[in-house]
Formats: sequence, C-alpha cells, structure tokens
Amino acid sequence: MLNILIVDDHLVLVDGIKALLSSEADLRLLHHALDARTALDILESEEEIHLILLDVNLPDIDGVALCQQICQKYPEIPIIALTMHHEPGIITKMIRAGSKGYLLKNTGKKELIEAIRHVAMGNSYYSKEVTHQLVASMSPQNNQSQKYDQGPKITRREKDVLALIVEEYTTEEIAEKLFISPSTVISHRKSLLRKLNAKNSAGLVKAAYERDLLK
Amino acid sequence: MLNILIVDDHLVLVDGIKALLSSEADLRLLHHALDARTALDILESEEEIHLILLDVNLPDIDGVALCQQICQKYPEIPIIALTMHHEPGIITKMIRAGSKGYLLKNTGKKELIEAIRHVAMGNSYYSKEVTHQLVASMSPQNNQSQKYDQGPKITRREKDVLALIVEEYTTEEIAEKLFISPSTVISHRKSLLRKLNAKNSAGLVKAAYERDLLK
DNA sequence: TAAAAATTCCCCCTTAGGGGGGATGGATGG
DNA sequence: CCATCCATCCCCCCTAAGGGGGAATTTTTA
Repeated sequence: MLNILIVDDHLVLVDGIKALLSSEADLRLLHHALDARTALDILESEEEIHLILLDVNLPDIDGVALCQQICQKYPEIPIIALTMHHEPGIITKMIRAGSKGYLLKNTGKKELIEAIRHVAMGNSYYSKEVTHQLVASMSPQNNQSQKYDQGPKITRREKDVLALIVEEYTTEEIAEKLFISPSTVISHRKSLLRKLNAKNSAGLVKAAYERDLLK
Repeated sequence: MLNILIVDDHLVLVDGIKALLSSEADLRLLHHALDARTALDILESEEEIHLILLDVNLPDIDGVALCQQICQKYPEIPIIALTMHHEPGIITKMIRAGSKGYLLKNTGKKELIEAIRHVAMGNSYYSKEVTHQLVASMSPQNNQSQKYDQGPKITRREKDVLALIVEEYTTEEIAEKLFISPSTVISHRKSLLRKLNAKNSAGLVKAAYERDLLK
C-alpha cells in the first residue's frame, strides 16, 4: 500500500484526485493539506507517507520553498509537482528544488497513475507537455533572447574581454592574455558597460550569465 | 512533395533512413551529404530543400557550428538533429544553435516520420528520451550541484550582501539598503571573497550564478 | 568602393574595491 | 557555561575600476 499526501488548497482538485485513485487498490490518498504548515505537521506525525503531490501555488509559502524544505528533511519521500501553468521558469525551479516529477493539473487519469507508480519506484516522471515546453523555451526562437533583441551586439573582442572578466582577471591580466594594451582593455570594458547597461564588473558578469553571452 | 537533405557520414544510416522514407509518398530524401562542406554546396545549388536531418558528429566541422550557420543563412529550412548519445550538453547546444527537432539514431520508423511531418509544418519535435534526459540532468540529484554541496556555507547576511552586489549596487548603496555601516558591508564582502575563493566582485557574481546561491 | 563598425591606443581625474589587521556584543549549540 | 560563529564596526594603505573625452588603423559589410 502506497500512502500519498496531497498538498493543494483547491478542494475540488483534491477530491478529483481522490476519486481517480480510488480505483487503484494499492494507492491510498492518506492525507491532504491545504497549506504548507499543515503539510509539514502531517509529515512530522508518525504516519508513513510514501509520496507527495505538491501544488506550486500555496496560500502561505510558495511551493518551491516547501519542496526544498521537504526534500531536505525527508529525502526519501519523492515529490510530484502539480501546476496549472506550464511556464518554463516555474518548472525549472521545481525541478531544481528536487521534485521527482511534474504534472499539469489537466492530466488524465492514466498519466496520473503512471506518474505516481513511476516516481514511487524511484524514477522520475515529467509530463510530455511540460518537457516539451521546457525544451522549446530553450530554442532561440521562443526564448528570452527576444527580450534583448533590440539589444546588445557584443563584438568578438568584447566577448573575449568579457569572458576573462568573468574569470576574475584584472584589466592588466586581460591585456597580457590578449596581447594588447591595458588601455584597449579599458576601452572594451567601457563599451561593454554601455552596451549591457551595466554599472560595474558585477553587472557585466550578471549580464554574461543572464543573456548567455559566453559560448 | 517534401525534399529532405540528410547530413551524416554513416552511409548505413543514410540508407536505412532512405528505406524508411521510401514508403511515404510525400517525403523524398533528395540528397545526402557526408560532410559539412558538401551540405553547404547542396544548399547553395538551385535545388529546393525543405528539411534537414543533421548528424551532430561530422568529419570536418562539428554539427553545432554547421547548424548555426545553416539557421542563419536559411532560417526557413528546419533542422532535425540526429545523434547516437543523449548527453544533455550536446542536446542543449543543438537546441540553442537553432535545431527544431532532436532525435536519437535508434528512433523507430513511426517516430521518425512523425517528427519530420511535425517539424516540416513549422512545429518542433524533441524525442521523449531526449527531453527526459535533459530535464533529469537539471535535477539536483544527478547534476553538478554535488560539486559544491560540501561547499561554503554562506550566512544569511552574506547572502543579502551578495544579492545586492549581483544587482550592481556599490558598497555604500548596500549599506544604505541594509541599514548598516559601509564598514560592515566591506567585512561581509571580505568574508564572501574568502569563502567563495573569489578574487573580486566579478568572481562573487560568477559564484552566485554557478552555485545558485541566490534564492 | 565607400560607409560603418571594430580594434587599437592615449590623456585626464575620481571613486570603488580589496588586503591586512582588530574589536565588540549577541546568538547558538554542544 | 563556554566555545564558536555571526553581525556589527573601525583603522591604514594601495590598487583596480569607472567616467569623460579623443584619435588612429583595420576589418566588415552594405
């Protein structure tokens, strides 16, 4: 018998899932919690929970933080994240927070059961829509590169300099490595600051990571 | 009729795919190239190519670079990447380079045809194994976050300061925001430099991103 | 080929950052 | 209850970084 805890403040959904699971003899929706506090209380009680279905949007704290907490305190209990939306940002965060699975709330019965069994056995399960969305968000057409597309055309040389700034080299060290004068490096630095709307080196490194300028 | 170009130096595979496609009346493997040079020549000729199957490992230049070149010169021709392995690194690179699809070489006929039709219609297609592998590689269990997990313990206050450094604030501005003296901020900066083995602010920002210290 | 952009280098000067310490009260935790 | 860490603040000194220009040469590209 596999004991399941569902953490979600939408009662309709909780009941729906309970109904879906009732036909499975070996799965039992043992508890449900409407908020994070209750969820943690249930986990601290003596009852044995084998799997958690966790909503991303909770009333008290956000699901990502709760997921992290649980994964830290109860690493043996796998978590499947539930959500309405399929925004790549949230998905990424939940996966990084340690969730073993990810399902959309409009998932059918078959996929839900399959996901639960899969994850309970120690594997991970990510719904097809979710993975597709995530991968698609990485492609140059559909991603955040558009945010900056009026944006900064970094030249080859500026990229060289930027890469070395990220690697913590000083202006003089960069000059030595590139066989140019420190003055030139300073010029490139200024161009980078202007093009990337940065105020200092920290901002340059931030831009390098966020806009993925190093390749 | 959909004209397909396959770029792959494994003749056996080329023939195999040709055989698989022969049963489809509207798909035609019009050309094959064993290297990047030939592929570009074919694209420059007057023949109309509607879709490209591109191997990641080519004899002359690597598939990622070729993919980038083609996407730039012929943005209207979609590319499906083919590969033996499912390493997240390569997959990520190919997607970023602009490939609209990704398939493993052991893909069955059904999936191959489905992927081609899907991509030809302007959608993207990533095989289930591939996306799963990619997503799994992001989870904290299986990735490089373990490199740093015995790592430096940043205190709460240090994290506050670090977050503001990443946001390009100066020591004085950080002091104002946190209602403490600039001297204190300097102290925290020094601790951060020591704990994160960084040489300067750029290194702090780098560490913040690579070790995911901001949350 | 002519215009635009990139790369190189220099001047001035001001501010921010980093290296070396040391000191205090307060919280935490064995 | 005592050691340890944390957060706070200070000193001195020096280097690195940023802001404001200008200008020459080469490379790209339209």
